[in-house]
Amino acid sequence: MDHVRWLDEREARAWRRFQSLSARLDAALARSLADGSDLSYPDYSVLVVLTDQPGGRLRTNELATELGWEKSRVSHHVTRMAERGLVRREQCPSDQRGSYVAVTEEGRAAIDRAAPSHVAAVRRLFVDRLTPRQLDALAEISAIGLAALGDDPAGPAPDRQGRGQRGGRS
Amino acid sequence: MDHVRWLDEREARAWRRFQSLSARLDAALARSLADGSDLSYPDYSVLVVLTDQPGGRLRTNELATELGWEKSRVSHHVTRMAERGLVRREQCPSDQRGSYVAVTEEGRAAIDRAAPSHVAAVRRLFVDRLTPRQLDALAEISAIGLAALGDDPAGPAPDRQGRGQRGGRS
DNA sequence: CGCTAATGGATGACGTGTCAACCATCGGGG
DNA sequence: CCCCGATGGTTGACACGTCATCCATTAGCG
Repeated sequence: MDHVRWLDEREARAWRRFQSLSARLDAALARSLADGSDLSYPDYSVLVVLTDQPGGRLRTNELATELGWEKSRVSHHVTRMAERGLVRREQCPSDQRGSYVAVTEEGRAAIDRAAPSHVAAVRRLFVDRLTPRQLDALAEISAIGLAALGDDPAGPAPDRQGRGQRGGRS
Repeated sequence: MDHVRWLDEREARAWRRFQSLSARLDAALARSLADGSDLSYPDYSVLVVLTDQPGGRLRTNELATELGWEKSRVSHHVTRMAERGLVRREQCPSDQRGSYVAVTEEGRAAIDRAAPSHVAAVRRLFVDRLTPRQLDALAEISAIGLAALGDDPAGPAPDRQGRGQRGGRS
């Protein structure tokens, strides 16, 4: 059976728009973050995870899992952020090959400055435009997709990346 | 009023999962495309648009609009694709500063080879897991988001990028 | 006609992401 | 105790995107 099932009209419409939305929304948020702070979107994601951590530090590989990034990506990005003083690498006492990544004071200050306007943008450009029902539908649909990717959204890794809500108190 | 409305639990769940899904789905499709063809995801998108065009060519700026890309991105990417023989730049007779981008035979062959497995992946990883109702809900939600970004999804630019369905006959 | 502003596009620099090695350390058998 | 595979992490090469800048052409208008 070498016959291909192309997407029908309903499927194509949903898929196209979904693709388009994720690309543009991402771009818009990155831009909004870029002016109004000197953090990139990836910077922001890293800082969110770290500042949510008691002690503000995490083993590099746990940071990777938490973000859903490859280890090499984490390594590269941490290097760049460390050069800018946003985070710091620390030795791990119990495992000689391991290391911690820790937020610096400067990192905390940066995300505290950036977060309000970022969350506002998330609301303005998306979340506030959806009804509670739509929010739940979106969560459900996304969960299905994530499951198909072998990634249990409420599963083993307890809450996945990108909590745009700025987890911590502050 | 300097008080920030963070996302509540329902909003955060939907937003987090949506973010996570788009990132991972994109990555998965890129990888699936990468082995099984020598096209990247961006390559694929460009070729879809061009092959859907009568004559297989388009003015550079229309290509940009169609894809939702910045002109500089198009320019860079077309350069890379031209080096690999997938597309070709052509002079525009009516406007001396303009140019066309045209698919080559090699480009057509490449996308014809890549498309079936790509569409299969889109189905397997996402579309086939959703009910018709969910597809419609997703289309609706995405339309709202696109509108918030000032991008009318069924509007002036008549069908936006990323038609994963492989538009043309073949 | 001549000037100016807008348009189409290319380019360089730089930040980002992936892949494929690579190295060190750790842990578990023989 | 030693070796060997797994684990944690880094690095270099390269593709990709964005921004700012630049240049040529074109369109509008006095």
